[in-house]
Amino acid sequence: MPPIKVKMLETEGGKGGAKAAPSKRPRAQTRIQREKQEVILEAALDVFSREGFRGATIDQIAEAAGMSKPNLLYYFPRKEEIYQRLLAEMLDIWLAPLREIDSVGDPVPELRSYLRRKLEMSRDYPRQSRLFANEMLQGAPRVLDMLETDLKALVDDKAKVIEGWMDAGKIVRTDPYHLIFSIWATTQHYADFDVQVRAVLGKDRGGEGRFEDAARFLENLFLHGLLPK
Amino acid sequence: MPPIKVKMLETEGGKGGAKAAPSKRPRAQTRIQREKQEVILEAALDVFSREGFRGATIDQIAEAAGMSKPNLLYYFPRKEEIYQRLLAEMLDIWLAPLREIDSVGDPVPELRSYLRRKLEMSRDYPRQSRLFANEMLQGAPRVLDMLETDLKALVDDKAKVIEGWMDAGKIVRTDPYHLIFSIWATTQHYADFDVQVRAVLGKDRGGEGRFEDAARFLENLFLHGLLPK
DNA sequence: TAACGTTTTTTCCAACTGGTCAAATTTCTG
DNA sequence: CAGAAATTTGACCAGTTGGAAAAAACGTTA
Repeated sequence: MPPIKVKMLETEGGKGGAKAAPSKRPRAQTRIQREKQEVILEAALDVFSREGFRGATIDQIAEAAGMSKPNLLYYFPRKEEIYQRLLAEMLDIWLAPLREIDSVGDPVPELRSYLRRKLEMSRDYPRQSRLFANEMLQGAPRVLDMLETDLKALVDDKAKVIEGWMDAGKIVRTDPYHLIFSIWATTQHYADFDVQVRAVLGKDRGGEGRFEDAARFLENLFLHGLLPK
Repeated sequence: MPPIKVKMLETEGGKGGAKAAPSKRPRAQTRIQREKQEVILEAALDVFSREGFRGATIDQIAEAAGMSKPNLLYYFPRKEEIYQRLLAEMLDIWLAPLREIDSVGDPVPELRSYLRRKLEMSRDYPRQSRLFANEMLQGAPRVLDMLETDLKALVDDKAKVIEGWMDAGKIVRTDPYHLIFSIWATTQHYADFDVQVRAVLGKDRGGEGRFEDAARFLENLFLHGLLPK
């Protein structure tokens, strides 16, 4: 499956955005270019994931990246471009766990591992999750196309896998789409609503252990539900 | 329980914000005042829930409300005030279902009804849900206090109720906090990630029926899980 | 070290932002 | 209807925003 593309306004070749150098052909990236771009993307992820696209300013990002605004604009000539890069990067890693769900595997280890992976992403990449959540809240203006095509196709495919498990009597017959939604929702909640989770758990239980508690709970919930057998 | 208060910068009496009229005592609200404030709050909910506090502009809100910016500022002299009003209003209705969980009731109807109510709120008040989600993504700067006090107290209380059900052997022993989180997550998902849900379900299944499907699915998930008995 | 490409800084700009103010207009009340 | 109060408008302002331009500083290599 090809990497997911976000609607780009103008792609302008892979040159990375340095606007000087109208030389014949695009030079290879400098060490400084690679490093600074990395620093900028890191800082931008911080700001965009908190404030959303409109709420974030280049000044904030530049300050977080420890450079001046024009200097930042030397590496990424548009605010939009930084955002798109982060979004595309994000979608790719974010959907990897779903792609890995295997049609030949057994449902219990497959679902368990999917849950675990998704939860680990919430723990290890919370800002990416919030960036995506922000985009969703805004109505997904930049990714709606790909949701309706790539994502839908992927989910359709995995829903079939799940239906296969049902046919084989390995799991209860239920709606595979809403099953996937509920896995997304429960796991991403620990990234997107992290403040709330920690506030409610309080000082004592709000440490990193919360992810293990969540993993244990979710596994039980999805496999057995709440009613005693 | 008293209605939840959001940290106000300066409350300036309940006078509603009309800045003229330095008469002796605050007059009662005009019909026009009530109506226009309603229109403004409605429009502001639209904009804030999409763009977040920083991303939203008074101009956008004014246009959505069909009035000029200075006219809007006549009713709500600060952008911040509109936002706080919406947030406080929201928290109140949003937590009502949780408050209603009854300690004497049986877990099955209680949880079922809680799920249903929360899902109905996502269906009927999606913008409020997104407003709240936006605030969370930003780190809850305006409601963190109340999350750590009021909300935590409420959840602590309901967690005890749930533990009582476990002690009575009526539901499986599990973590009540993560149970509540998972109910929040799964139900609010249908408001906050509505675009995604509809995109994935596609034209045919994306109609209003999705809420009934979700209700059915969630009820089964929470009660029985996925494994056949 | 001279020349050249790369990186950074300084200065600047037009559009937008939240908000003010006084004047004009509309609505209410006696 | 007259007067007062409430509402709306238009002009304005200072600060912020995304971004452009050019010059200065830096690094590399012949």
